[in-house]
Amino acid sequence: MQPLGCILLFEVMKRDIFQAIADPTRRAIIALIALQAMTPNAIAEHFDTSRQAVSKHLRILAECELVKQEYKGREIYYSAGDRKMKEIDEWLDRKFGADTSN
Amino acid sequence: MQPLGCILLFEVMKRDIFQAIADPTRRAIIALIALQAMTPNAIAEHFDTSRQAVSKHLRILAECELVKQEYKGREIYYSAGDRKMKEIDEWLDRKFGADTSN
DNA sequence: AACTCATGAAACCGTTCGGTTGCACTTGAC
DNA sequence: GTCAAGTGCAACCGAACGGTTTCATGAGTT
Repeated sequence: MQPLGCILLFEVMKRDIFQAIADPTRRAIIALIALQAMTPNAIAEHFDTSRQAVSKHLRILAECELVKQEYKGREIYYSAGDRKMKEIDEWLDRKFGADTSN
Repeated sequence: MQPLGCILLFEVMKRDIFQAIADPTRRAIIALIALQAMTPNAIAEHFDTSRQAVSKHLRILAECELVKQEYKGREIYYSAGDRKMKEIDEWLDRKFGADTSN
């Protein structure tokens, strides 16, 4: 059996970026703060879950560097960052960029 | 199961494509059959899991139309298809296409 | 200092996920 | 027809996940 090393590159990160965006709520959070930076409390008001649940989602997104944190006093403004998103894009291109069948 | 559940079966069975590619093994399978169409048995030989586990992964990928099936006698050749991959690409572009900061 | 607000962290709980095991079905060969 | 090969499906199990509840910490306010 072959190791397929290039694929396992993603595994070295403490958190799998593909698993981070697998959750619909986390994708909705990204979509929300992509428009405007928001605090966890403000984000939680847009969802049907508790503020703590949103906080856990933000923690996972932050571990993957999918969101940026900006401290202002006792508030933390979260905004979206695209650097890691490009990694997903690159993976897609590597697997399907040249294939135009189907 | 509710009486009306069967009506919504088609939508309920719809699997999240982001969750389909969240699993590292499934991404490795995609990478493998992107190079060459293979049977489940041949695919399983490349991994440390049982053939049935690979079969379950292939089923999930097929539900998302991430793989194509070609029947040849009693064998089934799986190959990668890029149509659904474009959905992920579109989502990334929609959220981060214009943002070049970070 | 005392208090409130904004936030994160830990403990717990039900659900889902990924894996194995065993079984059933179909195809091709004898 | 009989048998082996290729494959999918259902049941079960341990681990991980997403949510809530509770508590701890730090910044701003009085």
